[in-house]
Amino acid sequence: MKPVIALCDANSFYCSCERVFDPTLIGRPLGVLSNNDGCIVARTPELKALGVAMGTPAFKVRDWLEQGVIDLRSSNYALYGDMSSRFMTVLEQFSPKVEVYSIDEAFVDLAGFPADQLQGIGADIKQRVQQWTGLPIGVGISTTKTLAKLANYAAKHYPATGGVVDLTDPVRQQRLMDITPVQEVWGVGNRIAKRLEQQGIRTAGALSRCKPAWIRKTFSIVLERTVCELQGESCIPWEEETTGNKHQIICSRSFGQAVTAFDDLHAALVSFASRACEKLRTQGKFAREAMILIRTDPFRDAPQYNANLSLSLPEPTCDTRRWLQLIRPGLEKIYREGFGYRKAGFMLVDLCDGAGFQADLWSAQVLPEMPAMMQVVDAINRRYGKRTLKPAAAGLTERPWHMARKLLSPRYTTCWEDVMKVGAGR
DNA sequence: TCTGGGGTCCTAGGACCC
DNA sequence: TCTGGGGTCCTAGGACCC
Repeated sequence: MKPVIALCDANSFYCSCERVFDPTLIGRPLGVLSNNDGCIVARTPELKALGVAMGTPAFKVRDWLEQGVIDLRSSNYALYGDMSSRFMTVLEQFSPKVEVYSIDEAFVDLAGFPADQLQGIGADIKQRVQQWTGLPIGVGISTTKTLAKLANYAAKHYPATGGVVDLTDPVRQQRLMDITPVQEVWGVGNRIAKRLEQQGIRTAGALSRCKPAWIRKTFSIVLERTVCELQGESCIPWEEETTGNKHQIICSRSFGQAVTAFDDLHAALVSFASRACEKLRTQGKFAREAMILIRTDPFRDAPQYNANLSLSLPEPTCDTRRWLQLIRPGLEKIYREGFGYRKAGFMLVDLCDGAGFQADLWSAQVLPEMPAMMQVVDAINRRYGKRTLKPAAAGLTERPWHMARKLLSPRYTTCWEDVMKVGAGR
């Protein structure tokens, strides 16, 4: 059976989530900020039209914000995460095979549907997601993931498509590719695009007509796959269990202000490690290797210092306490006085699950297991809210390193106190 | 004053092994 | 004087994605 893949992607996802619960934002130039209210990571078309680029630092548009020209929101991941799972739930009604690719997009397997119905199914998906979640999406349909991505690009880029493009027909594929800049192709970033342009390859169409072997020799095996996908040969497989099958878990943050004290840095690392281990347990995994890292502010004209250190344990564990014991001695090794640290992180690497685990010859432990204490901690935090129970070393009071989130919207869907109240006006 | 966080895959080069 | 061939593992760095 010929593969048919739909890529469903929410438009300006974070902004759209904000608009669902605050309709005064509809039609307004709106941006959502990164952690720490640092820079703009999501923009509505109205904001893009003002020439505000992705990643613009918030301070550069402060005047516009104060004059009411634009609106900004702090990122509200509790809200976006919940809206995302609602979106995915709707998609699952259309196919048993849905690959959640990121918070705002998913591949949906439509193999087996008659070719003349694909456009209509795409329109149904779009309509139902809009009606049930309030999120506007684009749907691109084709025979490989890369072509589906391209179809989705067309759905968003050309309003006349109504947000749904069936690109299963090779003639239409060529027509679209010949008018699409090469850097719009999934897998072609800025760097590669520049090198391609030097070779005279400026459109997706030109790239699709390259010989895969030549691309491999001149660029990489990765770009060769992209070319094959553009030619209709599927090379990027379905990932069945993407979310639960991570190879590493990173928890890192930039600080609201520079941190100099050892104790503050230590508290931050403890807090990140605690969060990382929580994620690890959610996935039912264990880790034997981790890494701590500390960084100064690369944007400041001040002495720079970056350091990281690997930590390891004799056997894999998901017990937060085991990792916490290693953090203080580890930080003592890499900490240098006199620097203003701007970022720190804790990273679990080389994750494994219970099966296929190589036991230590001298350890009585046969299989890694979830300590009862951690199960209780997780259960309490699930029931009474995040960080109800946390390591004392993470700090009991507000620390200077906490994030700035001055423009945060309410957690409309995940917190009872923030649920909207509806009443008759007076 | 003010610039995110979390991932993946691939390659090259060095160390080391027999 | 003469000094192979084949392999693994690890790490750093580059490129990409959202």
